[in-house]
Amino acid sequence: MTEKAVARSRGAEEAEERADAERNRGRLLGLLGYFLRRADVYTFQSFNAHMAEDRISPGQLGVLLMAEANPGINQTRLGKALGIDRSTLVAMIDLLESRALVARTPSATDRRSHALKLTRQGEAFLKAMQPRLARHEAELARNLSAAERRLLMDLLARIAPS
Amino acid sequence: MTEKAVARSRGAEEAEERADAERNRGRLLGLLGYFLRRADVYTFQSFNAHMAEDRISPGQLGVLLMAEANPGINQTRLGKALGIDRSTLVAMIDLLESRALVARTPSATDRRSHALKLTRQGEAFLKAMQPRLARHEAELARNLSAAERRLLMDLLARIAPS
DNA sequence: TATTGTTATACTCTATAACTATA
DNA sequence: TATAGTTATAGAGTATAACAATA
Repeated sequence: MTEKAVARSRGAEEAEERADAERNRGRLLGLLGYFLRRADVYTFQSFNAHMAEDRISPGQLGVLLMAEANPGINQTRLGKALGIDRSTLVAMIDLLESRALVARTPSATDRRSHALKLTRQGEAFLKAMQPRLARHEAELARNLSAAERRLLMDLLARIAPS
Repeated sequence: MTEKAVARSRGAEEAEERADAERNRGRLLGLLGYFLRRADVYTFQSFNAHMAEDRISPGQLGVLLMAEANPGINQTRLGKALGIDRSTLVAMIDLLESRALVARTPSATDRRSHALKLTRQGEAFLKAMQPRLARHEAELARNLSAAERRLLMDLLARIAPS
């Protein structure tokens, strides 16, 4: 390394230091809401990166998993469980139904509502995307032990009501 | 309570149980991403409820706090620190500037960039909204001890890279 | 009267690509 | 050539209000 290169390198380091100084996060580092938002944005991006070939959003996966766990549930109840307005749910389910992953079947007891069910293809879809979902989850928890991951989920559950 | 009232109450309980059964969250309860998203949605709603009179979004507050901690920072660097694209930042800063909370001042060293600074009114704004921000943060942490809150922030920081 | 699904509509947040003025 | 700010534009995601069918 020539003296000039060293000087240039020194200059670059100082610029880095200055950049670091200019990235002081100040009071943000005392705000729980800030860390939550950062973690959620990261999670959303990781989800999309890992699940790209599945062409599904986190919300859509939520609908599929709710239909799997609650066969016959209606749209309003499913929306309440996930915190999604029922008007928002219509297009989401339209899309899942167009891919034949869920079916709107007639309710036996209430002709206003649809009984949602995962189709065979929906089951196959969940099975096929499982390894990618696992890799996404593993990336989120890459710096956490199993116990820490469980602890984090418990702490988060205490922020959002049930 | 009459027998009829008891019967009605029993019926209501059973309906509740049925509703609960139909709200089985299934595999969602094993997904860290699910808890993160729920907590973040709750946080966003709490923020808006508590800060309504301040007419500010979480992202805008982030910009103000970064300008406070890094007087003279430019837009691109601020955006990178918060994970916001610089094109997105333009309208956010336009809005904050129209309320005279931040100022775009000429950079001494680079005429392409703006040196962002919190104005006096921006400082006053941060001071005035402080109690409401504190109440919002207190609501988030309402079920957490101080140690648990700190722990949660540490765990979240390990998900999103600094 | 109330509720389910639906539609129309609008608002927020965000990113990509291309432009301009500087470096 | 590369970078800072900007604009135009588009895509998600979401909510509110109102309507028809049904309870």
